[in-house]
Amino acid sequence: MADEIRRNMALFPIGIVMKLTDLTARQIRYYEQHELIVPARTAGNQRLFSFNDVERLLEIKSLIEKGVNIAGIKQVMNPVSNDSEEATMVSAKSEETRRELSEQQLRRMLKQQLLEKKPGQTSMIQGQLQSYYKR
DNA sequence: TTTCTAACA
DNA sequence: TGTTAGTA
Repeated sequence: MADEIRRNMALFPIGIVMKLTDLTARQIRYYEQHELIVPARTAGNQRLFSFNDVERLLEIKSLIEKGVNIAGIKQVMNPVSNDSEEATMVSAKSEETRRELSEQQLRRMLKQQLLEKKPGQTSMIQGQLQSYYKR
């Protein structure tokens, strides 16, 4: 379990994360505002991201590309119970399970929004919904 | 030079 | 989201 410690060890500043994730600093900070990620801070209030944070951002990125909005991602992603080791071990153990679940939940969520006919969110993902259910 | 927050186009 | 301003 020394692995989880490393994965959650805050190492890189936003500049490196930008290159690693192909996201803009603006986006990364924006996602933080919406609590999709909770990077650590240096004494100088500088953000420090861990490998886990980067993976999380990549997940967020893929969801965004699928047309899911922030609210939707919040539903699919696990609540941010980050930091420390207890939460770390728990989340690390079910990491793979969580990903499979995310796919299922994603479809489920997309289907729900499609049926709900909520103008706001639905319109943003209809294109993607079609690729999921058009068959 | 890099990053941060806040705010406006 | 992009981008800019003024800092730390």
